[in-house]
Amino acid sequence: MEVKGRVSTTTTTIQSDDEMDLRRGPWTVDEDLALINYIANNGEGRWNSLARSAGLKRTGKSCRLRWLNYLRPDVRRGNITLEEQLLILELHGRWGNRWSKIAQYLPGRTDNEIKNYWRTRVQKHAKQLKCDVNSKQFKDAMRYLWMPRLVERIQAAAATAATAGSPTASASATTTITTTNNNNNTTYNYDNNLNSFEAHSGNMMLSPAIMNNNFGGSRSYTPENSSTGASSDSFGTQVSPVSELTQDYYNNVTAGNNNNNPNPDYYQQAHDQLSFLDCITSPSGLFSQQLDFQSMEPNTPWIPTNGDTSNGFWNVENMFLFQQLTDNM
DNA sequence: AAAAAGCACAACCGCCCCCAG
DNA sequence: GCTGGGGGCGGTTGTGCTTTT
Repeated sequence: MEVKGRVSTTTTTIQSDDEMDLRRGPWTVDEDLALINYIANNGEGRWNSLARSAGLKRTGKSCRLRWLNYLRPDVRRGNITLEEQLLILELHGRWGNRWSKIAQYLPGRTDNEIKNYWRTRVQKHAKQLKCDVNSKQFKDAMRYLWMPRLVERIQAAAATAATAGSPTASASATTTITTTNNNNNTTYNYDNNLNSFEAHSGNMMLSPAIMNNNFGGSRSYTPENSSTGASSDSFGTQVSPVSELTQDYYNNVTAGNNNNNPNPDYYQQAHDQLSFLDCITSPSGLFSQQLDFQSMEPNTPWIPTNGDTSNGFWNVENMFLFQQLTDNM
């Protein structure tokens, strides 16, 4: 499929022979493999020359985006979890549309994905409420209605999980989410009574999994720093033939349904990198097992049966509460 | 069953900043 | 100080899939 110009080729100014050959639009399997192959052997960076050297008729920017948003081994796809939703709401309230900054606190998520989430889900809710997404009205609705509901759902799911292993779990006054950025932990204590977050920076609660996986910051992949190198046939290790490796890697990247990268190596890595979920605490302390909230969601009353984790909030009760809230402003 | 509407997401664009020469 | 290339970022849009009518 030769696609030249995603919108309209009439607006594209062709300036050189190189640019004349540039491809646009969806990436093909061959292109993906070429890019994966090249980065596996040479690392990333210098994207324009990388594109030429790899024989890709793409701009450097296009290669960079494709790698960072799709092909990179630690990219995590699938539904945004409740904890992630909570963090996005909180961090957006703090920083606005600083998607890349927000993404740094959500391991494996790309700025593009968070941006898409915000536009498709959050802005939809604002639209439903007939108010601007940046209005005080909507921000208050998020802080006093949406976020507490998310916390309740997280705690309900945590309690469900804890009940299975510990009969002492109960509702908590605070919900703690710990995530990392450049190996610095930030612990978010959400006060259920005050409807507010309090952040604590530092290296407390830094689990070995986090220490061993530098997934904060740029999360860039190089064979040297990739923890996938722990596996003998992983992407980060020089094995031959590379084409088989990358084909296998690519198949796994593209085969996922919901998809955390299903390649066992990368899946394990992604699993390790989600360790901030491990750090969600209950009053009785740290849960020992990973909390898979997505799999729990269908069992919680907040979740619609279609599995959409974001649409279950604006029910009649909450619409009423929102009305009360806005009436008192 | 077909058409329309809605949704999710990949990809591109333009602007900006940084930095080496 | 200036310039050009590289790269990061936020905004926008096209497309394919799903849901609704």
